[in-house]
Amino acid sequence: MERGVEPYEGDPALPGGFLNNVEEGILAAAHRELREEADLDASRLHLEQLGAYGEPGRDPRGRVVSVAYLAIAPGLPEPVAGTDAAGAFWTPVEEVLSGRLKLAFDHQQIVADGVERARAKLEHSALAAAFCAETFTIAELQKVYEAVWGVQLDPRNFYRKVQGVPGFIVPAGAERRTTKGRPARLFRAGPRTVLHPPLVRPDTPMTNEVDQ
Amino acid sequence: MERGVEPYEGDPALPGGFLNNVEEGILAAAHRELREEADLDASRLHLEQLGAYGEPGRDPRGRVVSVAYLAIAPGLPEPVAGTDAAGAFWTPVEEVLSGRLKLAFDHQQIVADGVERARAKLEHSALAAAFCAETFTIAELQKVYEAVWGVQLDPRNFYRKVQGVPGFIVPAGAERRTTKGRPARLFRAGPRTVLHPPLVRPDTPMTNEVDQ
DNA sequence: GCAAAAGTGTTATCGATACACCCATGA
DNA sequence: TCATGGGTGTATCGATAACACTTTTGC
Repeated sequence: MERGVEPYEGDPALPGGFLNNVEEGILAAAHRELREEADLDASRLHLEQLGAYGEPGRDPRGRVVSVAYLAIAPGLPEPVAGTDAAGAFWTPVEEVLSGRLKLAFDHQQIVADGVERARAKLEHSALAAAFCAETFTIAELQKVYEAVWGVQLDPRNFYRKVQGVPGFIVPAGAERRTTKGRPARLFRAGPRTVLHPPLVRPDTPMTNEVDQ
Repeated sequence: MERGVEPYEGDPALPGGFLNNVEEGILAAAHRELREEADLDASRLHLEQLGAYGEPGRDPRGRVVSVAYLAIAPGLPEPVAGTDAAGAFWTPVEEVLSGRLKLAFDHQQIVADGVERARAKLEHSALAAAFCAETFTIAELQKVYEAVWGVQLDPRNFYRKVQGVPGFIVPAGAERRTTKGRPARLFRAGPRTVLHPPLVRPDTPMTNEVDQ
């Protein structure tokens, strides 16, 4: 969102806000803020807790403890600015990770943590299928993995690997004919949500971490 | 701890409490509570955030948001009951996971989450070495893994696997002679804290999860 | 010598990768 | 027929796991 109030008025930031009445849980509050601030609804929306951020100095108003949530969903509409927001827009994560788009508070760090979580999530969960239409080809599923991981995958090996996970995707019977090339078989999401074996992503460029 | 005040007075629970003044961060608060309630100090104590628990109904006093931390450290002393605590004691996690020892609030769930996190942590971090003395044998290191994972490992394969991780452990020169058997070489923790490749634990009994 | 624990070698197997190859379609 | 993308076969490599075997000690 583009913030409409101080602090950081006018700066881009993640949508969020304070807990409401004493009956509201933190997950419900995340849903509410997403709806209020960006008009994004809960249907087909996976919300997963990232963690709490509560070091002093992260908010000029004082020590504020925020619980961050990662939302994963396909085909989201354009966000609409709601309460306290001057604007709302999507941006590629690369803009934030590279530092070209600077966010308010410590939201830069929260985004970095969220992206890493999403990338790891694809390895062990069937969430990627949720980013495709009701039925989809294996090549389409591959594009989801490539987009999130930011890598290129071998179509032949991906094809079998994905079929080697029982219950991940099941044949949908039909085929899809595109303008060129052989028609592809269609699949739909299977019953499994945890992947055995996992789809491991290729080695990241080996950050040579020696600390923490 | 054994709780000394309402709610759940007399019941066992994790140590914890409320944030202090407005300058205190959540990590600092976790350290403080551990010191105040259990007299456990910060030296050689790894604290890592588990997550926030904030659903309504988890505390009879109302909607309370707790940020849970997992502490990992070797050779901890007997805990001492401090403020608001009637007692303090260690217990095997199995007592909690099995339900034989019932904890206050939703601390049962928090312990389950923490144990799972600790188990996963050993795969990718060099933390296990921190549970051994300054110098240690590979067999001693193996016992740490076996204790945390609750499995038996092949000493021969473990021996090489662990040496195959560059920078995990480095030879300490000397040997240790026990009452019986060949003396074992001694090692000390190496510079690496993230393990490449990871020490993967054997397959868990394949929980056939189909949801979430 | 014998038991016990440390350490080494060897082999079968599995999964990942790379890539040659065939298949089915539209133009 | 050719280009294009879909799909199959297969060899190589590295990591794992199982386990036979050797080494070094105390008794």
